[in-house]
Amino acid sequence: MREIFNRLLKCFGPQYWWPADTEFEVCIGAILTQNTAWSNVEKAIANLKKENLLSPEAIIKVSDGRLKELIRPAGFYNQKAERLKAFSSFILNGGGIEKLSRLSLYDLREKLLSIKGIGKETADSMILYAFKKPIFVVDAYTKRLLFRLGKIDSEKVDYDVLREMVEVCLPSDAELFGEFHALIVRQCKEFCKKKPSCKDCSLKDMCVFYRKVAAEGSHR
DNA sequence: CTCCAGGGGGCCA
DNA sequence: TGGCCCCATGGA
Repeated sequence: MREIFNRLLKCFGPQYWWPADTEFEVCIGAILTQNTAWSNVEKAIANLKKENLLSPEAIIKVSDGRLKELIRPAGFYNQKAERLKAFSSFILNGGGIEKLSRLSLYDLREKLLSIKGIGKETADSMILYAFKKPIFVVDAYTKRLLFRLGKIDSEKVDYDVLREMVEVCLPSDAELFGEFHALIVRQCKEFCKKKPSCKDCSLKDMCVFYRKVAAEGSHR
């Protein structure tokens, strides 16, 4: 696992995730990017920023209709508007992100998962990139990559099983987990760009790709 | 035209 | 638990 991380870092360099100005913006982005291309999320966030709506107080106050209108480019706007409201209420009731970050990782995760519209990946993205606590974020890219590299024998592995599998292989460091996940996303986008479809990327190609990366990195 | 993105909830067997 | 369907926009 460490080897995979090292090769990715050598190839792509640090990714400086999560792209956002504030912790709250990280969380908003985590909800908006659910099954949605990040480029569309950026448009929605730009709309919210333009209207000065990137705070839990402002999200609560704005009308549902207006909120939906602004986040429309991110898709699923009916559900996501509701989720943004629910999450903002949670933050306000909890006394703000600063105060909530004093909770243990486990307690915080339980609370986030109890909010309708926040599942494991979204919760973990918030915990890692906004609350800066060491948890590894699993997504479709993670499963795809680890499957192709032979670390798992199916992409249907349980979320928490895979998360813990990665976590026990690495030091429990938020910085490291965050960089690793960002690199995995970057890797898939970069690699798939060379192929018409991700499904065509065979394990053999992937290994060849990694050998190339390793070779490029070693003779410099 | 089809496919699919940095998912999650509800329903049903 | 595990499989399916729905949600919706925009770029390739």
